[in-house]
Amino acid sequence: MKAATRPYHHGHLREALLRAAEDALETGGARSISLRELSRQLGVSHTSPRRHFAGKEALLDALALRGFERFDEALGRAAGKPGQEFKSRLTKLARAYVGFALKHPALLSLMFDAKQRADAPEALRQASERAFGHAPAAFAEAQAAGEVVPGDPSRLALVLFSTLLGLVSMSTGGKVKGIPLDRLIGEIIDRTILGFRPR
Amino acid sequence: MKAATRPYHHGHLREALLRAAEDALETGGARSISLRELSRQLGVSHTSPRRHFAGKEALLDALALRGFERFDEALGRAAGKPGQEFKSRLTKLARAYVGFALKHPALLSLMFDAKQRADAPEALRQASERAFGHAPAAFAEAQAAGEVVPGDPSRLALVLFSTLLGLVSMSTGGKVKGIPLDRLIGEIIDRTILGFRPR
DNA sequence: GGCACGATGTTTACATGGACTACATTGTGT
DNA sequence: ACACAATGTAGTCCATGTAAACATCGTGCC
Repeated sequence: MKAATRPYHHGHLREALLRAAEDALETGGARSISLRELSRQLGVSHTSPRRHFAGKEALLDALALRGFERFDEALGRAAGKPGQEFKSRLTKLARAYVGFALKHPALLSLMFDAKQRADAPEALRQASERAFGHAPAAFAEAQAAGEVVPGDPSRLALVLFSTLLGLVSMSTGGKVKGIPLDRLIGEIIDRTILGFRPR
Repeated sequence: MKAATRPYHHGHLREALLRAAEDALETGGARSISLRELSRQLGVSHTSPRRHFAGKEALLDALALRGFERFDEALGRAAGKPGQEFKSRLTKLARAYVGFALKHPALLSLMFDAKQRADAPEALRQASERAFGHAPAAFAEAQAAGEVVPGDPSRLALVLFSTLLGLVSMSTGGKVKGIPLDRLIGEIIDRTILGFRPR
């Protein structure tokens, strides 16, 4: 028995809720998410979400956590392998980040808001750190090759990612002053690399 | 008649609402703001806010707008006058930004969220652009003095502010990996200036 | 000076949403 | 086969946002 007769148990309710919540999130913002509305969409009673999430906050946190996981995955894919050219690796990482941010703006906002909250679950912070842990490896390698000044590589990577993060924040609809973010990335990476070049 | 007998008309309700809302914002986050609760705190009926704001969204937008105005003011004060040393001006601007961000984290988050919304009021975008318009002047001057590569100064300033913006986003309680933001600013400005130095 | 009218605040009412409790159904391990 | 945990449901309560009708105030106009 899987479908057809609308079984008493949904089977993948938790998953379905998160999926529907994410849709709502990107459509109407976090404030537009309603547990009852989600339940309605899934054809389920309005109290069933509580079987899977202690409350709305918990669902949002779970959404944020999933976001970080997918984020981590995307950055991990883009991070490349040791031995590849430094600038190329950075560019791929940067594009991956900006791509994610433009595809899921509301989710990203939720992710950071959740992480910043004073009572944020530890898992969120860890997930965030994991996701941002891909770039330092590339920097460390560049340091070993003498292309970049010495120092804590994660601190150098921090500067690059901060810039990208901020760039997206300042943008509106993927553009800043009419210039698409894509076109700014190259410039930023060049400047960053110049700033980090040993002298 | 001013007080004592609790007059029928509050007199500064709009102001008072915004003030109370900002308190609530910084205390419990945007989600914690309730028009009814604000009304209660001000000793006013729960529908009176609608005389001043079309709805909750409108109040939040007004809050964001005020935020941008104060933000603009703070940056304007820090921007300094032409003739001052470039690095010093940048440092002051940067400290002003980070100071604001750490003092009003939830407000800042609200401000950017509001501005990013697809149906964001034009006034918000304008206010945002005004606030970020202080740095380019400093860059232009440095260009004239030959200290910085040529190019659209607002585009150069963008890189610096993006970095600061992102840095704050990545931080937790004013620190990144245990290092206070204060201490990172100098490093970032040095790197940025290096990256922008003509060669 | 008085009065009409708009601005501001109130009262009442309704719909929506989150959370809690008690109950129903299902699958699973023993 | 049966007890039990997991999952879903029904019914309820309370807080909130929004709307419409009404009350009070002050201000400009005659």
